[in-house]
Amino acid sequence: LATVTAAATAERALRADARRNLDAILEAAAAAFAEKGSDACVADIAQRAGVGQATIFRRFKTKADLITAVVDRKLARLEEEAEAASTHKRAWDGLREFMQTATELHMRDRGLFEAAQDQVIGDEHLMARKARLLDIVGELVARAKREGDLRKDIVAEDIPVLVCGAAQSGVMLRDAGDEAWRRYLQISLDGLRADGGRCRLHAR
Amino acid sequence: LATVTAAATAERALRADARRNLDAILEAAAAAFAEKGSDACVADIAQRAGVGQATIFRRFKTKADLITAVVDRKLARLEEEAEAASTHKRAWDGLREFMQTATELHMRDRGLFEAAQDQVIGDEHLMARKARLLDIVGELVARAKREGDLRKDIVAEDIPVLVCGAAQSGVMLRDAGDEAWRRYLQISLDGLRADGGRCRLHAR
DNA sequence: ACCTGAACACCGTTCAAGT
DNA sequence: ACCTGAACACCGTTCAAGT
Repeated sequence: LATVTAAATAERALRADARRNLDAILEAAAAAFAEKGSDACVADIAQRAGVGQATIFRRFKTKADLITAVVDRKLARLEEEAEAASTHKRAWDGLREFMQTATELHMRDRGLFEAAQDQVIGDEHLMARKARLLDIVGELVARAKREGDLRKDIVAEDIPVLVCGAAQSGVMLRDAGDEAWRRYLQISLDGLRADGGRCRLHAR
Repeated sequence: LATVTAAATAERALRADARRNLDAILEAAAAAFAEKGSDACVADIAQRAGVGQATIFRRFKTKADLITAVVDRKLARLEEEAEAASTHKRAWDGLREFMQTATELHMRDRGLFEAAQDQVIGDEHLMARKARLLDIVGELVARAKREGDLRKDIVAEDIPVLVCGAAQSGVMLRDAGDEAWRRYLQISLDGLRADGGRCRLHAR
């Protein structure tokens, strides 16, 4: 599987040492951003990867592009998870599993996604990935509706939003134990059920 | 009402010019952070406030402390809203109104809260404010449970978490119209109802 | 082609000198 | 006490020189 990095050099093959350096950079960057968010500094990443700073900027025009590339890889992973979840007999079970897995992944790399948020919109590669991910989730959503488990007014786009909400909850409560996000994902799932109660928001 | 600023000089009165400068700084900072998050630079804030940079650092040991002070003011505002919402005859209506207002405020100052997130924990003033806010919300929650509208397993701490989740949703979807967050707050509210459906999360 | 140390620019923070 | 312009340190980005 040829890993496509978002910003740079999608096509032509790299020289062996360059390839090795690129991998090392991506790995070091993933770890650094997950831990420190966008505060992680390029000098640190370069050192962890065993390269000079300028080498990083040769592959990625900017630090933001580096973040984008790392996020791109994580989204690829999510796509796989969505496909795996689609094999459930009952679509609702798949949806539930995917939302749970996605939240877990999101939590593990919280710093990264926090840093990425501003940049996701407007990046071509990431938008394409997002679209593909939404397609897979959309099928799951449609099937769950047909099977009578999911509210009719829910759309594919709702799912990642709810996942991010739950992950956000988890971040807010990192003092309340590492598993607090489950509680909030649960509340969302309750809200998604076709057989659940309803209430309207204030008009204004 | 003497406004207490988090990091600095809670006690002694300030000289007239200092007081004026402090107010200008806080106002400029609120606008700047709301717009650009923590990317807003001190030089800009100083210029907008019409003071030298060093004047800011005289009042606030650090840029982070300045953010904290601005957040502190926003939380004070939220406290007022919670008290206003408590006057509803039916507690559920108050809870719903508060969650909606809180989400709106959160959205308006998204950059600020994004920047603050890391620092809220560990700051004395902010923790005290949070506790007081939770007290007020807690009463509302207890009453809504007694009146049979709210799930028995919900606690006060759940409310701000759900609000942040909804606001987060709004940020994620700023291309889908500015009112998208209502939809996700709605889903949460559905999940909170005592008469709603239930479903369990995957065991692992 | 690719790699790098050194230079540059920007921004948070501090300091010496002023009222 | 309070204010400030100038200096300092740090970090993203670029460049000139090396293989």
